[in-house]
Amino acid sequence: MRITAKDIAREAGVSETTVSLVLNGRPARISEKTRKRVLEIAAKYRFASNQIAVSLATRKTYTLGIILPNLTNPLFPRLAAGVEKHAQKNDYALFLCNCEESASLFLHYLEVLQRRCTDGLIVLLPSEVDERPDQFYQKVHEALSASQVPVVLVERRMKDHPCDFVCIDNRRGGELATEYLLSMGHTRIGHITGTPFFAERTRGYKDALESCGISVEPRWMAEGDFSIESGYRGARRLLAERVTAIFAGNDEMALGVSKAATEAGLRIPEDLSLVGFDDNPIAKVMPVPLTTILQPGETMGEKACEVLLDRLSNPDEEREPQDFLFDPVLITRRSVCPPAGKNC
Amino acid sequence: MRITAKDIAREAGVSETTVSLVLNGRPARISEKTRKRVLEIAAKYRFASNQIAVSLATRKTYTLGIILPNLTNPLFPRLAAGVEKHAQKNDYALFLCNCEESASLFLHYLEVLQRRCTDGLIVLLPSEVDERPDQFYQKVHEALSASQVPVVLVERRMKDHPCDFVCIDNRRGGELATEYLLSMGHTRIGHITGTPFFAERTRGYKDALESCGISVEPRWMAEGDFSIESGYRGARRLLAERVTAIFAGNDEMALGVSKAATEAGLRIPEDLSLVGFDDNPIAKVMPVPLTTILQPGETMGEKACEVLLDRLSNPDEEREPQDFLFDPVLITRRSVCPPAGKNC
DNA sequence: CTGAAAGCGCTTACAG
DNA sequence: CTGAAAGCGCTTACAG
Repeated sequence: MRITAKDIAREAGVSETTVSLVLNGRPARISEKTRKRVLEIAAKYRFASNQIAVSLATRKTYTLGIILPNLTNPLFPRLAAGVEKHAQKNDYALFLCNCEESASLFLHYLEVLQRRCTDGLIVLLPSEVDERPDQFYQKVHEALSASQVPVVLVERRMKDHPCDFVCIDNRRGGELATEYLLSMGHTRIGHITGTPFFAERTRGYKDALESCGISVEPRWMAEGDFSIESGYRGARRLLAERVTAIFAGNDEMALGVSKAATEAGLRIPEDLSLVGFDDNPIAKVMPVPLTTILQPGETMGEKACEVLLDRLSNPDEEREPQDFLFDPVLITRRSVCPPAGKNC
Repeated sequence: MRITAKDIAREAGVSETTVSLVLNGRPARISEKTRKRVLEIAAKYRFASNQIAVSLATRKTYTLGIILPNLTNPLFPRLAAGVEKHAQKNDYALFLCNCEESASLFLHYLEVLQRRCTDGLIVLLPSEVDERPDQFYQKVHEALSASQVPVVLVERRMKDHPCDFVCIDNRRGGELATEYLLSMGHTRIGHITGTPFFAERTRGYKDALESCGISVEPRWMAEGDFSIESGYRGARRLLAERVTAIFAGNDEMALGVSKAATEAGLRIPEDLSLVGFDDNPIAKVMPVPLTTILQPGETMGEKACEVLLDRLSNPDEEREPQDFLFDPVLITRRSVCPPAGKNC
C-alpha cells in the first residue's frame, strides 16, 4: 500500500488540508515550521500524490490523447514524439491510440478518451473511410462536439468541424517541388497524386505550371494512393507520355517510380528527374538519394501540442479556430538534373 | 457538464447503487424492469462512466505505460503498436513515454507513471547511460521495486532486477546470419558489433564460426554502436583484412558497410556479401536489397503486453520471472552470394 | 430485489 | 496560521 496524504498528516500532527497546501506550494498560509516538517516527512517516505485522486478532485487530468492512423508511416511516430515531448514538458501525459486506418476503431477511441477524461485531443483522421464517409464524419463531428474538450486536427482536416489545424503547407510544397523541376529546365513534368486529403499538393503542382505558362496536361497526371505500387503503376503510364521529370505525391510512390524507371532502362536523374514528398528515411537510402520536400514531423507535433495547451489555459477566450501551416523545405539530393539536351 | 450516474439514478427513480450494478452488468439482482429503464436512460444521454472515478473507487486504472528509448528507430513504434493493440483489445489504455535515451528522463517517467497509477509497465531501457551506469540501474531497480506494479522488460535486460523479459533470441539470430554466410561458402566473415546490450548477437556469430571449426579472429571484428557511421568505419577496417562477407549487428550499420564497400570499388554481393539485423524498412530499399534477420516488432509488443496482462490477472501467482525469446527469421534478399572463386 | 452509507485519495471553499 | 466538512463520481460491503 502506498503512503497517502492522510498518513503524512497523521505523522506530522496536522490536517490533510495543510499537507495538501504545503505539497502544492500554495502561498502564504503555512508557518515555515510546519511546512518543513510536512516536506520532510513526505520526502522520507518518497510520497507521490495519487494523480487519480487529484484528477477527480480538480476535474483536470493533465492527460492528452493522440489518435494516429498508423505507426508504420514514419511521419506519425515523429509527430507523436513531438507531441509527447511538449506534453511532457508541461506535465501532461499522453495516451497513444492507433486506429490502423479503421473508421470504427477511430470512433471507439474517441469514446475511450472521453471516458478517461483527457483534457484535450490531437487527432489525425483515418484516410480510408470506405463506407459512408459522410456518416463517419457526422459521427466524428458529434463525438467531438459532445466531448467538450479542445481538439487540434493534424494533417487531415474535416470540413464540417471547425477547429485548430496543424499541417504542412501542402499547396506550397507541391509548388516548390514543381518550381524546382521547372528551374532545372523541365517542361514535361508528370505528377502522381496522393489521396484526396492531399489534393493541395496537386494544386501546387498545377499552380507552378500555370505560373510558367505551361498548361496542365491530364495525361501527365496519374492517380496514386501513396503506396509504392501505385507510384510504380503511375510511372509506367507517365513514362509512356515521355515526361522528363515526375513529382510524386510522397516518397513511397517516388520509390515506385524509380523502380518503374529502372525497369524501363531509364537512369535517374539523367533520363528522369524525380522529386518526392515527406523526407521519409527511405529517401536518403534510395538507390539514387531522393530530392524531396521535408515535412518536419516532430516540430509539427510540438506545435500541435502547444496550440492545444494554449486552448486549455485560455478556455473561454473563444479565439477563432486557426490554421497553422508549416513551410515546406526542399531537400536537394541527387535525383534531379536538367533534362537530356539541356546542359547539366 | 457531463451526465453522471447520479443523474440517471434520479431520473430512473432508483439509487446510484442500482445504476452502477446495472451498468456494470452485475448478475442476478435487478428486476428486468428497472434494468431496462436504467439502460434506456443511460442510452438516451449517451452516458459514459467517468473512468477516473471508477479507477479511484476500484483502485485499478486499466492503464499501462510504455517507456521507449526513442521513436526514430522504426522497431520501437512497431513494438508500441503491438503493445497498444493488445492493450486496446483488453480495455487498457497506454501512456506513451519517450525518454530519448536519457537516463534522467527515464527515471522521471518511472515516477510519473507511478503517480498516475498505471497497472503495469512495459519498459525498454535507454541504451546510453553515460555517467555512472551502476547508480542508474540501482535507481531503476529501486523505483521498479517500490512501484509494486508488474513490469516486463523488452529488448534490454537488467541483470539485477528479475522480471519477465521479451526479446528476440539475439544469440540465435547472430548464429543464423553467420551460418547462412558459412553455408554460402564464406570463411573470412567479418562482424560489426552492436552496443553491449546486444553482445549476444556477437556470441551467435562466434558460436557459428566455432561450430564450423573456424577460429574467431579479433581482427575480423569491429566495434559498432548501431549508427550508419560506425558501420562505415568498421567496414573500412574489415575490408582491409579482405573479408569476403560481413555480418553487421543491425541494418543501419549494414548500410554504412555498403557505403564503404561502394567507395572501395567493391560490389555487393559479388565482392562482399552482407547480412544485417532487424529488417528495418530501409533493408528492402537499399541499393542492393539487404539479407537480414527479421525482428517481429509488433508481435513482440503484443506478447509483452500479453505477459503483462497475465501477471495482472494472477497477481499472487508468484510465477518465476520468465524469458520469452522470439525465433529470429532470416530474410534472404540480394546482398549475399558465394565468395568470388566459388561458383554462384 | 434494492438502498443508505462509507470509502477511494485528494482539493477547496469556509470558518475561526 | 490552521482544520472540519463537503465534494469530485464512482463501487461495494452490508442490511433489509
